[in-house]
Amino acid sequence: MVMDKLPPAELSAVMEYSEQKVFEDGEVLFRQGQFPKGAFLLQSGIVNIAATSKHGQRQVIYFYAPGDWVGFRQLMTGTQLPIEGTAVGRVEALFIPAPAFEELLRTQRLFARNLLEALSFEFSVWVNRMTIFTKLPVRERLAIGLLILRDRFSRVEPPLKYLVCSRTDLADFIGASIETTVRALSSFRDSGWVKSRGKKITILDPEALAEVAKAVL
Amino acid sequence: MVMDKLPPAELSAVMEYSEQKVFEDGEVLFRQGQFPKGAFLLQSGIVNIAATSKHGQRQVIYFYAPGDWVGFRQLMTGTQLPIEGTAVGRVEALFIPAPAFEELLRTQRLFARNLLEALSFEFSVWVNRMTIFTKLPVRERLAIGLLILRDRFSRVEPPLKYLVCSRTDLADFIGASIETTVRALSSFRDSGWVKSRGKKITILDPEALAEVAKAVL
DNA sequence: CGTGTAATTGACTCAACTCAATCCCCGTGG
DNA sequence: CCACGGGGATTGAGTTGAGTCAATTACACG
Repeated sequence: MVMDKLPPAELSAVMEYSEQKVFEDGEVLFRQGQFPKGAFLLQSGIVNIAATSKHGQRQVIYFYAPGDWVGFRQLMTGTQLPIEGTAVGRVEALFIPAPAFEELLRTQRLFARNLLEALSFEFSVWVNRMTIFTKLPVRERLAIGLLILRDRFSRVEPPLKYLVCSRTDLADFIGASIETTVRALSSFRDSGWVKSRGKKITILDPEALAEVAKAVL
Repeated sequence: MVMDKLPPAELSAVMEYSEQKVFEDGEVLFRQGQFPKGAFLLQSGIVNIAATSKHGQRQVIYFYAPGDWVGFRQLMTGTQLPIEGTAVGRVEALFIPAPAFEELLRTQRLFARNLLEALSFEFSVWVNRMTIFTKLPVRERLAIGLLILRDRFSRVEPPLKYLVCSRTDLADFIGASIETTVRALSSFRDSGWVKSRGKKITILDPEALAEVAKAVL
């Protein structure tokens, strides 16, 4: 959820209340089941958000990029975080403790309004994603998923030419089994549209992927 | 999205800016592709929200009940409504035109805040639903879906003992084909857990359904 | 009391899952 | 510098849940 529109005055207020934190690759920003202590505004790097149900069903929710808010929804509802956030690569983020967040909501006229817009937008994206994922074959879901990830990873500074994601995370992101995901990815590789080396996946031909996904875009 | 917490002062402000509207069964509150003219605050009845992609994929998003806001997300993002809302039974709603909505956001200190909370909550429900639906078999999705609908329909005044939903909508709600949905529903009926007469579906044994769905609840 | 729409049932097919085995990196310690 | 795990990635084979197509039945309404 991007805060591009946050005006300078509000942004500086946020800065004032927040604390800069740095996470190294693989480090956990917050854990499943913890009560939220505050929200993060990402400055650099990627954060991978995943939820695991009590029966081991894992779902990778999203990859947040610089400018996105992370964890503020849980702060609002006051419920336990059902999710876990992990740094992909080095991550810098502003941490706004819960009380400060409340303070911002109260005192900054446009703060709630901006969050509302951002959240509404993100929600729309989700509804769209749900509609797509419910009925599309894995091959198309993977094509879409890769394009989404490509976009996410291109938002870091400097933009990454590849994306970093294990097969497991990729599978959990598009809602398929690892094996099926690997097979689809292999077929894309055989077509010369992507190449991969471990977790690093490079999109060579986004147009071709968009073509596969065109049924929905 | 429930507005239980909207304080009296805010509520009366909403009332002041709004216009009462009534829709009969099957009537459309707003259509796909229209620009949003305002938002609705449901007072009585149920509104069924569905999105259809350009390739005919239909997804029933949700069944909104009294107290929920409908259509305000699209108002916030300013995008065309990708969805359509239809009255299930008689529906009374307060319609708040877009300019009045803006006005409320500006002048009512807690308005944005309350919407933010409600939206955050609804979002969490969605993420949960997505996690569930991505990997669970149809039978369990149906059990969960029926329990959700039961809850929704119990919120109308007076509470309905049955829910009203065509097989097509039910199928689109749980993300399965009509035939598969019918088969699963028949099996529930054979077990004596539900009975149905046309669109009217009565849940006889919610515990049994919860048992089927227990892998996730 | 037709008649069209919704619901149901049957038969068949296939995409995607699971289980199982192997391969390939990548970091570690000798 | 290289052999040695160990976990992730890949490939193979078999099974099945759920979708499609097609036909039949049950309503709801004019």
